[in-house]
Order: sequence, then structure tokens, then C-alpha cells
Amino acid sequence: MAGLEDVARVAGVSASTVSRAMSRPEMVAPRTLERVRAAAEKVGFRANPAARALTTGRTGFFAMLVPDLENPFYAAIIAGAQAVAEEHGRWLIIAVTEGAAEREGEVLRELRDQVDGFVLLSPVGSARDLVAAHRRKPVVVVNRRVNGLTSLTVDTPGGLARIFDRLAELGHRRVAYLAGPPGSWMDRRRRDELGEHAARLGLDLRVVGPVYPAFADGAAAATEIVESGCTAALAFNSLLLLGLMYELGRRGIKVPERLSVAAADDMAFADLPGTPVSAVRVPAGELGGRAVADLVEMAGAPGAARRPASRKLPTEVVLTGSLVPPAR
Amino acid sequence: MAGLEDVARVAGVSASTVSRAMSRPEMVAPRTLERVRAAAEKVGFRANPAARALTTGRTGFFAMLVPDLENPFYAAIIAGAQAVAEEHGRWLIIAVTEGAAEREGEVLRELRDQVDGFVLLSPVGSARDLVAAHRRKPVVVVNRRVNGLTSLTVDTPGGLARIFDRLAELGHRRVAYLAGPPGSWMDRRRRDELGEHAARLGLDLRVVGPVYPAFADGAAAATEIVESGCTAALAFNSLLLLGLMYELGRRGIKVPERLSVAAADDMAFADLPGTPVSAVRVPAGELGGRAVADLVEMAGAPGAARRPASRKLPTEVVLTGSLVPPAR
DNA sequence: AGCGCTACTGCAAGCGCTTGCAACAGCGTA
DNA sequence: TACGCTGTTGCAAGCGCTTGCAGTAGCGCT
Repeated sequence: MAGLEDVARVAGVSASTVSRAMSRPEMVAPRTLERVRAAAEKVGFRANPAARALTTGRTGFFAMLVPDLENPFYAAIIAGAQAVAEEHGRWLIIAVTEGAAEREGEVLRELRDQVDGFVLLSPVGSARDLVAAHRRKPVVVVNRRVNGLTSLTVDTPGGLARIFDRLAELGHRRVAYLAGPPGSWMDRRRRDELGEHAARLGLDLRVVGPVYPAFADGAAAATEIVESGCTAALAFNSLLLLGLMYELGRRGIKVPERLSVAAADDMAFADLPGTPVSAVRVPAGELGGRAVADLVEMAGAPGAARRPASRKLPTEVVLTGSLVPPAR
Repeated sequence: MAGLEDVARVAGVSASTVSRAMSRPEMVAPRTLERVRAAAEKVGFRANPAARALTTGRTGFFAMLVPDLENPFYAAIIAGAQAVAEEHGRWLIIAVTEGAAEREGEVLRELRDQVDGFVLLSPVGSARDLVAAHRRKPVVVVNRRVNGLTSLTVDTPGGLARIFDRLAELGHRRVAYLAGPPGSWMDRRRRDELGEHAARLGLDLRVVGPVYPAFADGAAAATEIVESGCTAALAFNSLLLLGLMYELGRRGIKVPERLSVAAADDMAFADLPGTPVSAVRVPAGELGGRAVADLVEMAGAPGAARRPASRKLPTEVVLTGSLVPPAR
């Protein structure tokens, strides 16, 4: 409602001075500044964001492209991102891509004039397209490494490897990995690295799945895992593990006595009373937070400081009583 | 990059005509229209959203205020909302309120000049404040009824009542309700209505909790529920129920033989293979979708059509083998 | 006292699009 | 043939804020 002009009138200065008082206070005399601020307060000044965006080209919005909102992993990342955005007075606009490269490109195109930058969660577009987008507005990629772009990944394979180490140490010889979403870049990589690590340790790795990471699918995988003769199982995420454990419980198969278990991508809600599950804790919130923090920094600097910086966040490995020596 | 002026030059018309060709094609002659469109295509015209917002006051954004992103119920609502927003070429900006009235008001104030309307999920602000917000920009309230505003609620109590009916019919006399988030408006109402309905049916209702709706908390409630002597249990949501069932399974307490179970706020991931759980299915996605659809409609009409319309969406009650006569 | 600076402030020109109003065809009608 | 419409189009004035540039006052200095 109340614009620059209104404040100017009350403070007895020009609109330019009010504008400067607001965005570059060091340019106006202390006494004037005070007067302007009082006037602004009095008339209830609120800058018109559209006008500001028109002149400066900055909107205060960041766009976050996410494959799937119902995946708790992404939800956690968004939550972290949103918290940091809020700290910086930025707003997050969320677009769902359903993991389709085409849709991703479309959103990037549509939104590039309305935001100050992009956070891309597990993007599927070609590196070429993503880098191109970065030329117009800063881009931060989460959960994938892209040459030439600031990327944030999590060392889940490293964490899982430590769990394998522990299993080997306990004497397990055959271990199941309940694999994640079909076609997932992350799952693919995880599987590869696990395979290598297992070979190194002399473990026999049985991959079950990939399956859609939901409770029911975890339960459904129980039979195959039990019959595989494995003495330990890792699940792609907690939801799968919960489902698996549920089904094992129903069949009277004791955990961890008969099957040691652990999960990656651990979510808070997977915590169990009594027997906490061993897990690779992924700092999802931090991931989102960092992404936005980086974006703020890049958006502040004029192009030059858009130096890509890949970072791999460490995971926290929680080893609990859910890992025990195999029933001999 | 390419603006009205560029198109105008190529098409040999004035910028005004181009503008009209874009937003009110019925005002320009068919032949001109065609020429303008071709030119726009050729130069790759993209309207500058900030400029448009400045002149029209419309931004194409809706804001969605949500208490908590990690709650799958809200995530599902957002997903539904986002899908419909996309259909209408609108974008959703997400703000987390943490269920704090103060924060809610702040966001409403900050965002009111940058969006065309608000969707408020389970808002906690006073009805007075919410109605005030509605005077500047259309507001749709989800999961709470507010006089004078378009509200969308779900008839969960009705669904639960039908489950109670069924339980009574099966011969149960004492039933547990594992209550939801402490302080939740929704849980409060649900409890009240359940109480009345139970009384009407002559059922003895034991409320356990309220507890935070997570897997572990469901498991933790097992003891109290078992010791209460109830022969059936309803849980505030699926996560709680899964936790409860997990713990019962671990203790060798058979479901549903010893305890009939059901949940409200059922999520897809809670589906079980084998023994599906009786549940009150909440159409979360539809809830979000409808909210946005209503908002689009309101934002289109000029104030006048902002006639509040409360709607209560029906739930789908799924009755399965998880409800059986009590062990006598 | 006079000069050169520095520190502030105001002027005015946009940013790119929308829109009321005026201008002007081309047409039907009398 | 002249007049009044209706249908199109262009003109120009903003929308509210930012910012380069120019002007002014006050200061320290010699």
C-alpha cells in the first residue's frame, strides 16, 4: 500500500533518498536515515516486490526442482532448504519434475526469469543442459555430480562400506542388499560401490530388487531375502527395512538373531524403541540447507564468483545391536 | 531476452498490439494475430514476469503455508496442489510455519504482495486474522473450518465412526484410540467425535496418548494398549499403527486375532501385502488439488466471486480382515 | 577568505508490460 | 453519396522502484 513516495512526503525527502535509505543505508546521512526510517515505520512502508524485481532483475525467489514430493528423503531436504532460505529472507518455489528430463528442462526455462537461482534435486537432464541453465541463473545440484556446477552429494556408499566392514568383522559371509528405486542414479552407484567393496572383503553380495521403496515392497522382499541364505541385509531406505522387519516379525523370524539389518537414508521416523536399527544417517536437512546457502552466496556475487565447488557430505554411521554375529 | 518491442518490430505492428495478441487475442484481427504469433515464435518471445506483475498486480504464484514438511500427510497435500497448479500454469511457493500463529501471520504479511492467493494447511491463526488476509488476497483453508473463508476439510471422524460401527457389530466392547500429535486441532476434534459416537454405541473408548505420530511411538504404545484390555485399536495415522503392529508382532501377539486394528490418515506406503489394514483413506492429494483449483477460480474473478464455500470431502473407508470379532 | 573536496541529495530516465483513449479504416444503411 | 458504427490499431501514460548524473552544501586546508 504505502510506497516510497508516501514515505518521502512524510520524511520530507525525495523518493530516491528513501530508496537508498532502504537498500544502501551507508549512502545516506545518519540523521536523514533516522527520519526516513521513522517515516517508513509510521506509514507502514512495504516495498513493491514486482517493481523491485523489474528494475533489479532480482526476485528473492529460488526454485527447487524435486522429482517426487512424497519421498521423505526429498521432503527432508526441502525442509532444510526452506529453513535456510527463510534465514536469508528468500522464498522457495517448488516444482515437481517426476524425474523426467523433459519436464525438468521446461521448468528451468519457464522459471529462469522469475527466480534468482535453482536447486536441482537428483536432476536427470544432460550435464550440457544443466550447465547451460547455469549461465543464466546460478544452479546448485544435489545428489548428483555434474562437471562445471556446484554439486552436493552424500557419501552414502562410504557409510554402507563401513557397515560391510562391520559385518565382515562379525563373521558374515553372505549379505543381501535390498535395492532402491528402479532406474535411480543413486541406487545404481550405490550398488556398484557396494559390489566392489564386498568383493574386496570377500563377502557374497546378493542384490534383491530393485523395488519401489515403500513399506509393502520391503515386506514383499522378505521371502527372497530369507531364501537367499543371507545372514544380514541392508535396505535402500528405512521404509523398506521397516516393511521387511514387519514381515519377518510376522513370520517369527527373529531380528537380529537370524538376520542382522541396517538401512541407508535413515529417517527419524524409522527409529525403533528397544532395538535401534544400524543405519547410515544421511544429513538430508543439511544437504538442502547447504544448497540454499551456496545459492545465496552465488546469487550475491555477480557471475564471477560462480565458481563450481563440489562437496561430498559425510554420513554418520550408527552401529547398534541390530548387527550381531551370524547364527552359526 | 526478447521483449514485446522485438516482436513488434518483426511483425510490423506496435508493442500494444503484441501485448494484446498475447493476453487478449480476441481483440486483434485474425491476420495480425497470426503475424504476431509467427514473429513471437521467431524471436523467442518470453514475457517478463516482473513487468507483467508490476502492471497487473498478478504474479502467477500461490503461497502454501504448511506446518511441517516432513509429515507425509502434508507432503501428499502439497503434491496434489502442485499438480493442479501446474495445470493452470501457476507456481507454488512453500512456506513452513511450524504451526506457530506468529510465524503464520508474518508469512501472510510478507507474501501478500507477491502472490495471487494463499492455501493454508491447518492454520493456527485466529479466524479474525485469516479473514483479514482474505480481504487482500483470496485464501483457501485446508483442514480447518473458518467462518467466512473457503474451507476444505475431510470427514475423517465420519469414517472412523463407520469403523466403530463395524467394531460394535463384531461384538467389541472396549476399543483403544491411539491419539495423534499433542495439541493438534484435528486430533482434538477427532477425539471428541469419537467419544460421542462410542458413547452412542455403548463402546468403552480408551484414549492412549496423544503421542507424536512416528513409528517408534506407535511401538511404544503397545504396552499400554495391550494392558488396557482393549480388543481393538484405532491409530491416528498409519505410521503409528505400523509401529504398534511391529511391536505386537515382536511380542507374538497376533493381529487381528488378539487385537483388531485400523488407522486413519492412511498413506500409500502403509499398505501391507497379505493383510491389508482397515483404514480411513484420506484423499490428501485431492484436498490439495481442490484447494488450488478453488484459488484459481477466486483469483480469476474480481473479488465479487470470493464467496466462501466450505466443503467436506468424504473419506473412503476400507474394511478388511484386520477387523474380526474379539477373542471371546 | 578562498579553493577543492567529500558527502549527500534530488532529478529524471528508465525497467517491460498493460490499458484507456483517440484515431482511423471499412462497412452497412438511408 | 454521406453518416454513423464497429472493429482494429497506435499513442502515451503509467505501475513503483533503482540508479547514473548533476547539483549543493559544508568542511578542512592554506
